[in-house]
Amino acid sequence: MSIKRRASRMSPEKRTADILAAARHVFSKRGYDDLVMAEIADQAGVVEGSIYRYFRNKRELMFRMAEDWFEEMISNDEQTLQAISGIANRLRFIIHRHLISIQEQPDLSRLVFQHLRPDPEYRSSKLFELNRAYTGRVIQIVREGVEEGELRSNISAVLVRDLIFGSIEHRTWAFLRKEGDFNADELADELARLIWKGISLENDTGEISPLLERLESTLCRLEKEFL
Amino acid sequence: MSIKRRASRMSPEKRTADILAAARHVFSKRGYDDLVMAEIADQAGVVEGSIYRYFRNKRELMFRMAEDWFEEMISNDEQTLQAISGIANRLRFIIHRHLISIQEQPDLSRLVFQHLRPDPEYRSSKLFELNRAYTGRVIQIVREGVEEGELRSNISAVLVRDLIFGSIEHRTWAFLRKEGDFNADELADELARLIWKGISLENDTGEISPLLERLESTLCRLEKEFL
Amino acid sequence: MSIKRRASRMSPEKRTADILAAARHVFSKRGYDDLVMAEIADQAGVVEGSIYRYFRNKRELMFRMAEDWFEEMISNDEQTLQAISGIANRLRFIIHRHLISIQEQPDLSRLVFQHLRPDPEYRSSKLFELNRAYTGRVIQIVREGVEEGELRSNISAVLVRDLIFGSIEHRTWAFLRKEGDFNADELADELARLIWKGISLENDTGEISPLLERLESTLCRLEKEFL
Amino acid sequence: MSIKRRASRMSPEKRTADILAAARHVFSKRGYDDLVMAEIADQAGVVEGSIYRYFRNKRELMFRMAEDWFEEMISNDEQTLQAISGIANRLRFIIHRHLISIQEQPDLSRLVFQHLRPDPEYRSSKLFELNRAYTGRVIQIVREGVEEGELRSNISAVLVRDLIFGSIEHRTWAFLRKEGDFNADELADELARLIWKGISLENDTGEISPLLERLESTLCRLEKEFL
DNA sequence: AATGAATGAGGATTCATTCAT
DNA sequence: TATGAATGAATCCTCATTCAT
Repeated sequence: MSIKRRASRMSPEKRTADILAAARHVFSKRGYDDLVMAEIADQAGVVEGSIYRYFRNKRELMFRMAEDWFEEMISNDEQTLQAISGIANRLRFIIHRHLISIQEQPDLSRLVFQHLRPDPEYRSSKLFELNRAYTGRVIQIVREGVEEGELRSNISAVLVRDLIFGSIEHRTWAFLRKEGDFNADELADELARLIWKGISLENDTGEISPLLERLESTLCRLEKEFL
Repeated sequence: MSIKRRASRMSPEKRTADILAAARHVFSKRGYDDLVMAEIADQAGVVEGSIYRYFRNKRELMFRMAEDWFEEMISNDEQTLQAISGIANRLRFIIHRHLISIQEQPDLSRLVFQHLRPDPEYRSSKLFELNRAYTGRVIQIVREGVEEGELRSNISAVLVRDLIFGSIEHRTWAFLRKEGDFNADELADELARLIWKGISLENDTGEISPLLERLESTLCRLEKEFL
Repeated sequence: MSIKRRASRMSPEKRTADILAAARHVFSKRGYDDLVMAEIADQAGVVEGSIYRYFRNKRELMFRMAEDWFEEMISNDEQTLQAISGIANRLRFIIHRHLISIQEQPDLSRLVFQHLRPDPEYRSSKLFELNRAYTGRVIQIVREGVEEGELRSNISAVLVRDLIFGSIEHRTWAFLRKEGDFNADELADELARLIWKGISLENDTGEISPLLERLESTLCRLEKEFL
Repeated sequence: MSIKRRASRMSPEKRTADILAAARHVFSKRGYDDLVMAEIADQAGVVEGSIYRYFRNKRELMFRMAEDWFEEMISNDEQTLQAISGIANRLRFIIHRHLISIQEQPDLSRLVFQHLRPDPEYRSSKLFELNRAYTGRVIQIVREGVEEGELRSNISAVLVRDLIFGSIEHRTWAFLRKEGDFNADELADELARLIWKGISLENDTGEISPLLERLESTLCRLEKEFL
């Protein structure tokens, strides 16, 4: 009288993907703390035990969820990023995309920030490597910038990476707590500009320094006097 | 015939402090996940139920722990900070102190980053206000800097705050996972320099600036000579 | 709407005893493999969690059950044993009582034989000590017997203990599998006699050895011839 | 496109033997509680489902493992035992071999003692018959001894069997719990001597016997002299 | 005969919080 | 005010066995 029939045999890839999709679905509905394996299995149309054929445990499932997300993000941006020229533009693009990702996947963001990154096994996880690749693009760009003479040579690329991703995280926690939204465009602009200011060789453009102003006025007076 | 005598009556303040101290002690020994109310009670020399007379629940106790820590930190720095002059120096001091605090209290740091800040009640907590005050000192300093003409006027003080505390958090997660230490002095220098570069009005290349200064002094002499 | 009311506060000793009694009851009904904590709690009139206030875990509860049983057995026999004189009688009494105990508590017997004794923590358990005391009475008696000259002096008391308890266990497994009963009286007699034969100084009484027979008949012939 | 090729067809006997060998291998590595069918299949180079073509279930596999072991033991000893003469020697040999078997196969010993013998199907298993044959050799020998007049006629051969195998089991549990070793030679000697003492017609005190012998020889001389 | 994915029941344990004494 | 026994919900994971392919 069992209503549920034996789930048809399926390619492991498909089944894995199904479970991950189900997990993501349940996760976005319930959040981390109320995420129950039974519900994931239900949603995936399999039995609890079957999940454990594909994932060692709940933690691994969580990690895989995040890893897939990171792979998506990285591959999504790859082409566009190559099409963008100029250090400033490229950094601004990464910042903007990161903000968008957080905005679109607040649950996954929290999962990573709050649960996966603090995990003792994080360091040895694939997620760590993916995150390294994801954030490492900033390092890459900064180094290119230094080589091409656009950026100051004594810049720590790693620090720039931390500044970007750290400040974004710090700024978006209120949103992640569901306490309001943020404007990704504006924030990206603002942040990109400040970062750029801190690392580029260019002089301030928007304003003229007081020193220069004084120089100029003095020269003006001299000019008027003697010419 | 009970051997353990009834805990002597005590001023609520003292009792509260005792429990908080006990909680902090147990917490630093066990970490967040193994923090059990029973052990806190034990350590404080009271009974489980008694804790609930002084704290609504475990969450409140956790918050109070962090709040006390923040108050300590704020009051510890207050005097020194007032004695320091110069925007750059003041920011460097705050950065450095924050790094030291993380280094000395990794457990409390994690408590805040991982558990309290993501809490839905964080926003309405005293901890939120304290954190606001704590990180707000950066905003304060930046604004002073702008007023005093040392910093660019179109700087977002809030963003500077996020850059500083966010990047520090991002950088120190490995340490918080107990995967190694960091050098607070070096990191503070590096970060302070980069931030300063991003927000100050000064030019960055060490070579142009002295040239301008010489120009100015020459012009001054010429001015005095001929006018 | 909960039917079950909060269980009244009770002395720890009483509660412990209640739980142990409940466990024993459920155990004798279900056997080891189907012994569920929930049912024990139910039977004891408490909630599952309450059991864990009194017993660290299921294993400890099992051990306590057996320990209580051993204490009962030891104290039950103590007085009678002191009243019995004679090595043979005393050994026979112990053998008999042990058989009766197995007959009366086959479940507890199996619990000890099959589950507790093989447990890696058995050696450091109180049960081990009690068992030592329980079986040690044989060692005691044998040693007394040696001192009093009733037993051969080169007897290994420990081996006698193993012979007694080992053979009883070996013999009673069929009964423990519920495949029939045994006659404790007969078995005790038989075993006691054989053991006695093996350890006492007395000569065979029931039969005359062939050597002696031959001696006697020779002497008879000599007697007839010469007298 | 599967890399792993379909296990080549093989004679059922060979396959059965492979699986049994694999099971024994895994078992000696993992012990009873961690013995998983999947790992046995792996080790045997087949798939989980295939095991069930050759064995009804796990229990049957376990029984077959033990049965094979018993057959080995019985056939190993057979020839040697026939070559040994004298009741005492033969018993001593069996005792010694049994101790050696336990020493060499503690896991299999535990399997039988702890899991198979208590099993409700034990009685109707081949293992039961093999065990009967194995321990029955003692009964056989005792009966021969009685017939040949070496042993007391009122001896219960079955009880002797229980004494031997029971006491050995009782004595070796500490070893089976991996709490130290035992000396098979010494233990065999000790046990054989005590058993012998309990069942043989000979007197036991080392002093009286020579006296009787002297008596006899004197009488013999007298007899020859005068008759 | 072989495969191996799918099944699915089954249970000990934790611990924040309450409330009768 | 203090006590501390009682509460009880909540869930991950294992693994022998089956059966569609």
